[in-house]
Amino acid sequence: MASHGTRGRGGRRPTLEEVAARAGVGRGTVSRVINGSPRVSEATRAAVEAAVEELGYVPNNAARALAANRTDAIALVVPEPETRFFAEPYFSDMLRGVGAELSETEMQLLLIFAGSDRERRRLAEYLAAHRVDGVLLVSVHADDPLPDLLGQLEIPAVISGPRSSAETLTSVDSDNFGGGRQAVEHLLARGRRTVAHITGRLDVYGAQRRVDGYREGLRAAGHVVDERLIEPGDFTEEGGRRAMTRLLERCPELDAVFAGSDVMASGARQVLREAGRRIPDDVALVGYDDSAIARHMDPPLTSVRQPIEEMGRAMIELLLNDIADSRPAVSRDLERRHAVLPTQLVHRTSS
Amino acid sequence: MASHGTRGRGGRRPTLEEVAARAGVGRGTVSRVINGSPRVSEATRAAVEAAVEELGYVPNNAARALAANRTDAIALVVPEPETRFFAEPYFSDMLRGVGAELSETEMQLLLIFAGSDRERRRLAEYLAAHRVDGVLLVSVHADDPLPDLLGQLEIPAVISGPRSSAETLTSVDSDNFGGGRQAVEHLLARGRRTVAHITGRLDVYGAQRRVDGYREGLRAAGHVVDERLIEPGDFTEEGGRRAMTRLLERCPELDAVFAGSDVMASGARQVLREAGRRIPDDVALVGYDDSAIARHMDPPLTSVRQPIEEMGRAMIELLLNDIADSRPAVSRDLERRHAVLPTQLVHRTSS
DNA sequence: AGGTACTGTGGGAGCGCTCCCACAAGTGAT
DNA sequence: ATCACTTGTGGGAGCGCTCCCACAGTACCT
Repeated sequence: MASHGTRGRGGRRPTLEEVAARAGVGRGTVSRVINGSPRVSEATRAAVEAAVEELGYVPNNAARALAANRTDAIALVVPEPETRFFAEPYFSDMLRGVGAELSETEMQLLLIFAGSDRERRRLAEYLAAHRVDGVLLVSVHADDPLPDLLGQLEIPAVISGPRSSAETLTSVDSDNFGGGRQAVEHLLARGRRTVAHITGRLDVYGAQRRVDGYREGLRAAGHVVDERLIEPGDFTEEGGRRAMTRLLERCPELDAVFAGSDVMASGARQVLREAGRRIPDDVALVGYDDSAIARHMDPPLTSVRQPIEEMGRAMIELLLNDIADSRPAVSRDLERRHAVLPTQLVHRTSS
Repeated sequence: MASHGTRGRGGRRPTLEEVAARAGVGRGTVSRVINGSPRVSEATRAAVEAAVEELGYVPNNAARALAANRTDAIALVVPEPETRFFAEPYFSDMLRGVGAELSETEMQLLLIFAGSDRERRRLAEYLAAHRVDGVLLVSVHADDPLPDLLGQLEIPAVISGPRSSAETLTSVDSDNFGGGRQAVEHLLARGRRTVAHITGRLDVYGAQRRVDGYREGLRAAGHVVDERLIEPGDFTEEGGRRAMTRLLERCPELDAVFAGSDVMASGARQVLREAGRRIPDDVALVGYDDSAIARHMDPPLTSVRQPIEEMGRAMIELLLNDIADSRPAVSRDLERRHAVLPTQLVHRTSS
């Protein structure tokens, strides 16, 4: 009921119809102009644009959404409590990439936390109401029902970190396999002979792929993979400590450790210290994630960096594709629906 | 799982009309039920609710927005680059309060950064299109054109930290006057005699109020305010350093300093150290904001805490009021449009 | 000459709601 | 019995767009 508009007649916001009247054209033509259709002559376009300018016309979004059955909004869903969101640079990096890519478009980004049960219920309603055209899902746990819900509702969605090699949702991932391999190759190249690996939780697909990369790195260099050198961790510091303890007992001769995450590397470092092994002199250590921990560790930790910001950009790109495709029923290019971005080894003094 | 909700198969979503048919009532009645109108008999309500459940009906938001001329969304506008948003706990605290209060309602929160010129242009368009019912403005600089734009567009808005005592927008603030006074009273109560004050930028209203509180604290205790003890800073660490240097030159006999922000207190601390003054033995130090800096300073800094989360809640409360009032033209209760929340002194070892 | 294919344009028919007026039925006072 | 309310209900009339069909005009074939 508000009255507004920079130069609105009588305070009401001008409608498309009024613009059409002023420009001396039909409604359809104005619609074509403001939506950038090419099927409009130059002269007409100019006339309409002038009328838009004079009246200070701004399209009514609700009417648009209703008529076109779209919302021009996508949601970034964070299935974590807010505190983690602010604490971990992963999310802000991701948000930066997403925001940058999205600013090229008219799309709007909604940030939705779904950490608590209550928030999740709200989210489910939200999605059921189709209030967004698509969803970006970051940091999803293996048993999360959210991806399936999205599938059922047929809402385009892109997930960061596929849940398996048979991920049904469009996904973006970093090259965990390549990252694992890079870590091993780096250690071997620096003259290490016995490289152990502390894995992440193996029900996380990415962790599994890092193990695969580790194996491949050894094999490609002509080494035989010694299973005793692989010890499962769980992404926690304590898990890293336990794993490192076992590895030292089992293979005291090891001279390098590749940990599946910086946090586990930190746990491993403590155990190595206590055992009197110097880093990197006696044992070289490589982590994964290139997080703040890596930079602040003593000694600074060599780590495999994932291009999080680029992953964010890639997610948007894929999602916009999916959204565009989902309107006319176009067969989707399945090969292009799983992007994998390269990792990079950041060398510091721990190796 | 029973067959409610989630019509699978991308099929059409049920409309209000279909719910009405199923429940054997008219469209208007269903609308009344889903909007919680009291003018519906118990029996009818139950029938409609059953139909809603059976069909898995969810209102179409766009249609609602178009017909009712509202969006059920409000924007939290942060006129800062994203990096600051993530770096400062101020914003996450605020967001927590806002989110908590908002989760009681059907309203949706949009987080909008307006740090760059480009982002600001986008925001202006966004607001012109009336895509939100109201706006929360945090951390606004004195010369920011945003508040005026909001006024012109007649969009309800609440600002955190009024720009002056004559703020036109609805505002929420912490009691800067009381906070300043508390700091001084605390220092005097602990036996200090000569309390200096490093102010914030005096074109920031809140900083000015802290100075007023400082004066009042001294006066109320029977002290004469010595203007030589007041030195302007600019909220930066370097500014704190400069101010402290001057104060020491001018009044070497001072035995307490109240800094208008923790960051400036940190600068002051360095200068005091270099001058060989011990904290708190020789000089007691009190900051403002109770930020992470305060907790991590050596020695931990006594500081005045602002109830940021509660401020967020209060902002939502006021905004929702404004939005409700702006629909029927009700005269607003001007007295209630400027909330001031109490501050609290957090005592640590620096005083 | 007619046929075929475009390009550019106007406007009808909705999209799914809310608002509001009309009206039936019930209640109590006259 | 009438009147004056109140309560509950149905449904018409939009809200401001997009989609799509119809059709005039032009161009280039047979």
